[in-house]
Order: sequence, then structure tokens, then C-alpha cells
Amino acid sequence: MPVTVWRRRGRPARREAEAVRTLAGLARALGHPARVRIVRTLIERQACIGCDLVDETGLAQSTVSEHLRILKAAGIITGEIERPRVCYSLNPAALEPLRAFLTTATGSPAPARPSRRA
Amino acid sequence: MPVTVWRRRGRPARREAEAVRTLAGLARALGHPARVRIVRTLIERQACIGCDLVDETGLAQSTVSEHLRILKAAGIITGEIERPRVCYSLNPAALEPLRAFLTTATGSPAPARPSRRA
DNA sequence: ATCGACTATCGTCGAAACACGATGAAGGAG
DNA sequence: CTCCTTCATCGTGTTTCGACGATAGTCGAT
Repeated sequence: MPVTVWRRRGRPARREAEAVRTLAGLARALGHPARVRIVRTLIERQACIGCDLVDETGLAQSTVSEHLRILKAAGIITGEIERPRVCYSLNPAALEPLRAFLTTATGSPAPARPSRRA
Repeated sequence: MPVTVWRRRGRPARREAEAVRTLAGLARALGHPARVRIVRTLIERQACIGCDLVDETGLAQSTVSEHLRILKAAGIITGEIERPRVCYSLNPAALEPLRAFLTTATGSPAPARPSRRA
């Protein structure tokens, strides 16, 4: 039996571990209904003021601020200061890695296609 | 007294809240490096036995089992019992909603939608 | 029947998430 | 100036997560 041996010890990359952490970080940032709703709102409207999001979610202002901080830390949204308001908007590029990962996971007919090395 | 106040902003339905919860649940299930790595492994290999995943992640067996349970609860993976082993495999359909959401969020134009012509 | 391999579950502990009210800073309006 | 609005931060309490060891169950092999 020829036994297909995959790399048993060859650590392909520390880069991979970093990518995994990035994906997990993005997913975790989206892993709360309030934050999904915020992102969803920012998709519909192009931009949004914080107090509108407070109204939308029905949560306390401090709680919404915390969720916004998490989304901001993940790079998913950006806050442009417009004293005394802050105008939040989506940063689609930040979600790209996760989108690509999920596209591979869902519709990927390319399991054995190592045409891209590094 | 036709009290059709219909909410302040015309919120379509409770269905939306459910969709939001579904998306958050999927994202949360992916919101951990170990689980991303498991899913990633299941994408590469088509299926995998639990002990291989223990080896892959470097975590304790009970910990991996817990992560597998979370992924299973989210519907992302399925476990086919093959006494005394369990053969895990990915369930791409479960991730579809999240993929679609992210595709919308990233503004990916015309998401390869080649009709139903398989 | 006994052993070994594989997995699920339980109990526990520390760390992090979550939600809130209270407080403070930074303008704009009166 | 004072008042109002908007937002961030702090402190607190509750809940959940993450990791582990220990234990028990199920099968094939001896």
C-alpha cells in the first residue's frame, strides 16, 4: 500500500497560524447578534451615527460603544470623528479573508490544486 | 382602533432577528483558532478522524472534542460514527448564510452565480 | 475476558465576554 | 456663561468560554 504521506513534520508556515488567528479574530468579532446587526445596518445605509445604532439595537449606549470598539479593533468598521458625533462605516477589505475562506469552504471544487506555492 | 404602529422604522420581521442570530452563531462557532484550523483541515482532507485532529491542533483530546461539539452544534461539521472512531466531515451548506452575508458586506460584484446548470 | 485505541462527558479553574449605570470630555446652541 | 447632545471609558456583577485531567463507554484484537 503506497500510503499517501502528507507532511508530517514540515511546519508549512508560521504564516498559516497567523492567518488562522486572523480568520478566528474576524469571526469572533462577528460572533454576536448585536454586532451582526450593526454590520448589517452599515451595509444598508452607507454610514451611520452611533446614536442611530443605539436606537437600532435597543441596547444601552455604553454597550453599543463596546460592540463598536470590538468591531473597530477587528478592523471591520472605521469611525470618522465629526464632532461631537462619530460617523461609522464599513471596511469591506477587512472582511475579505473571511469571505475568501468561506467561499473556499462552501463552494470549493479545488481541494487538490496546489498550483500556488506561497 | 387600528393600532398598526408597526414599529418605528418598519422592521420587516422577527425572521430578521433569527437570521441575525444564525449568522452570529456561525461566526461565533468559527471564532476560535482551533476551530478554524479544524475546518481548514476538513477542507483540505475531505474527512478526518478525531485523533488526527488532536494531533493537528496539539491540544488535549477532551479540548478537541469540545471544539468538535461546538462545530457540530452549529451544523458546520457532521460526525459519522465508525466504531470506535468518528469520521468528521464538513457541511458546506451550513456556512452558506455566512458566506452570502460576507459576500454582500465585501461588495463582491456578481458572485459567480452560473445558474443551476450542473 | 482482557487489553488497547478512540471518543464523549464531567468537574474545575482562571480568563474573557457581556451588559449596565455613572462619570467625563468635546463641541454646538441658547 | 450654561445647557444639551454625543461618545468613550470606568467599575461592577453575571455569564460564558477555554483548557485540562479524570472517567466511562464502545469497538477490534489478543
